[in-house]
Amino acid sequence: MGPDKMAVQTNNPLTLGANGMNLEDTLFCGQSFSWKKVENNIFHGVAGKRALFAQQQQDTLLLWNSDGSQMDAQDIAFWNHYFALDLDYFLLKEKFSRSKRLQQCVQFAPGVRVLRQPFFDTLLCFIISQNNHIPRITSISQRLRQDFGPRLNGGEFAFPSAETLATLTTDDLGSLRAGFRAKYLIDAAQKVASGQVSEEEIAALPNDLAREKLTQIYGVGTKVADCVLLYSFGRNDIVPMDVWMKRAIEKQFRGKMPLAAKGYEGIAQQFIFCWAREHL
DNA sequence: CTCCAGGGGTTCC
DNA sequence: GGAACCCATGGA
Repeated sequence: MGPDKMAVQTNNPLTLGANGMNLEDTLFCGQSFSWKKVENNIFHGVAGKRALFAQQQQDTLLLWNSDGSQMDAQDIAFWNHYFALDLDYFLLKEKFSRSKRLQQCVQFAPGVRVLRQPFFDTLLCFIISQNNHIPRITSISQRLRQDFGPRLNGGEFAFPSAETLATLTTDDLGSLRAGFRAKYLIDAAQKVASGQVSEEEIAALPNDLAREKLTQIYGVGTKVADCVLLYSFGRNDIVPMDVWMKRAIEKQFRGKMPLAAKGYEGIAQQFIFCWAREHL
């Protein structure tokens, strides 16, 4: 049973201050591929072993565990971290607005937030993302969860663990229709399962060494590594992404990130990305 | 039919 | 370092 067939729980939600976040813009701006809209203003998503219904009312987020269980303290900490609600985006956007061009991007999608998603899920999704487009990234990652991931209490499927995926072959992954990316997924799983690539180690490394570690995985280059460092580890100062440099920044920003974004280039890029998809 | 989608590996120079 | 070319797939 999938979330679209489940009764949406609407009693006793956890409420969090949205701090200016726009939930829908944030979930569907191309940084996460595990969410879908189930009703007009209700979204369902999976992150790690958690499945969630989420709704926004004005500047408040309403969150429900999709299996109907009560949110505990760990859940609350998890979702605060996930939605990056600890960051002062009002201050950031004010800084960004010192650049006229960047201000234009911020004003186009002021509610976009850079999420902090679980490490292995993020790694898998951005391996899938290479030379691919968002609808297909979403469908491949969904098949990866449903075909090989553990079933959660609410009926959804989480991403498979590295240990599970490491035992499979590219033939096993045929149902994903992931093409040449299948062998990359398996190598990532094997290197994470063996400990050659570990979340804890990467978390302790500076950007350049963390990137070097991630690119040891077959099929992970600087672009995918930077996406993982930004969208999972919240390395907001990570340097721009290759394809992005080619497509947008060199056209509109002449190859330079605005000085106003120093230290927060990753967040700035997310604003730029949203703007560029509509304007380029 | 062709072209492309938020790349990376390989193989040159 | 950088450029050319290949990689598999499905949608437009």
